[in-house]
Amino acid sequence: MRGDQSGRADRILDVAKDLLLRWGYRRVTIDEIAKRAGVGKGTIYLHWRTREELFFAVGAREAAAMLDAVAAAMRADAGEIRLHRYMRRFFLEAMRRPVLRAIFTRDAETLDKFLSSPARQPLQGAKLLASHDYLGLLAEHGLLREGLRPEDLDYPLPTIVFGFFAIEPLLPAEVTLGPEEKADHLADTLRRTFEPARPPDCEPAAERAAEIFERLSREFGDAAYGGNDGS
Amino acid sequence: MRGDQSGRADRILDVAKDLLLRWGYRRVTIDEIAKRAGVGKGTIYLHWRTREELFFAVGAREAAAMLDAVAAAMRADAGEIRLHRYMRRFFLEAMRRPVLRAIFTRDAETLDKFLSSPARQPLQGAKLLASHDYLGLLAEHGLLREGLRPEDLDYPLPTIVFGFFAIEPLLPAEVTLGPEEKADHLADTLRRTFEPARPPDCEPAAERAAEIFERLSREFGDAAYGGNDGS
DNA sequence: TTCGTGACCAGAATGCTAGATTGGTCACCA
DNA sequence: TGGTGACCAATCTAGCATTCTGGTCACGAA
Repeated sequence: MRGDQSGRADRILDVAKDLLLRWGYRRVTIDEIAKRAGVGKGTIYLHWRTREELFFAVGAREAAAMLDAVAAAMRADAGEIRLHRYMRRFFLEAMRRPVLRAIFTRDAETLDKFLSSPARQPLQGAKLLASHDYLGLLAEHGLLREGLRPEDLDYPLPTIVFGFFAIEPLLPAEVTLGPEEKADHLADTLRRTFEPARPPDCEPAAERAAEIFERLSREFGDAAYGGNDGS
Repeated sequence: MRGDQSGRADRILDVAKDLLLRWGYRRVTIDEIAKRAGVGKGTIYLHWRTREELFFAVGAREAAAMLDAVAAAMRADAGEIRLHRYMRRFFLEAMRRPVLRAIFTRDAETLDKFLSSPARQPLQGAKLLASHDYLGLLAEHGLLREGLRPEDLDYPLPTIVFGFFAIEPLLPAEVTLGPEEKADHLADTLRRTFEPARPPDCEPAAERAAEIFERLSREFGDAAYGGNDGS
């Protein structure tokens, strides 16, 4: 039955995501989602407690997919665990997924009140951006500048990354940079600010880094399908 | 007569600034400003064409004062012209002036619709942040990293600085950093990202740098007092 | 003649109410 | 036992009447 329920949850999330992007948070009703997903309205509340939780799940599922991509890249190339490489990929992956792009660029048109709802917090919290586990691992393996402790990044790292996302809606039309070029600027800034000049081999840390992001992905995946599914 | 008019304009701007900070843009009426400044409503329109221009003038006057402080600091210590020193001061000066802080942190409560009004654009445009003249001067004197051209900063520099301002309203209460520490993080980021490891002497460029900011200050000052004053 | 004023006006903002919409529940059904 | 949709309270919307306010300009004071 779990397979059925998971498939059904995904179908509902697919519909919710589609309508969210086309109509914006405010206009999407539970009735409409239920109708298009071919389920009764009550069924949706078997998966998520509130409308807000449902839309949080839409974001969480996307975040999990993105984190999987990140982890896979790290397994394919250990160099990807370096902070600037990771954040470069993070930026590109987030920008190419409409739901995450809306969240990170704080697209008021799409998200409306969902922007300030507490349910969304975990999605743009620093935890998603760079967990302490990950930063600790970098520090252990000499992938942060000499003397830089993970908590030293608590303020500046999210702040810098946030700038690159939040400025998006304010960019004048003359700026013709593509996502790759923007990501390069971000990566360059982070590398010079936080990383050592001569980076050591990444291989010894790659496995654990990938595991960290896979675990994070699982956490978001679990959150996406609500507490109501259970065993 | 010019002295009288300038004093009157300042009195009006003082009142407008005071009410703006206490009530927010939306609630402040021209009538109230006129009453408290002890002038007729029509008199205000002798100085500025519209309400929007008046409030722009409030910001422009603050910006001019800030730029004066910047220029004075550069005259007192040539090292202040270095990009990270300048932006450190810029951040601190902007954060300690309530009007500029509201503008740069995009304080919706205070600024309301003024946030999206076209009149405000010049105040947070890249021109105020770092004019091409200034960046060109830095480049000429080897105060930018080898191979870095002024236009290479067009995207990343405002983006990074913007991040430090825009994240302010989103900072959780746990962040106990003071303005100085935030400014230090910003400065450190900019120095490592854009400046050479061994900076040359700043003295030869200091005079011209100060002049650039003094000129910029004058431009903002002129803009503040409207086109209606004339000769 | 020049500068300053406040009564005046059109259009925008606000308050209000009736009616429609919608998130969430739960008694009932397959 | 898992699923449903009629139902309800609370919120949101539409439409209108009224107030408010940015901006103008004819007039008066200096």
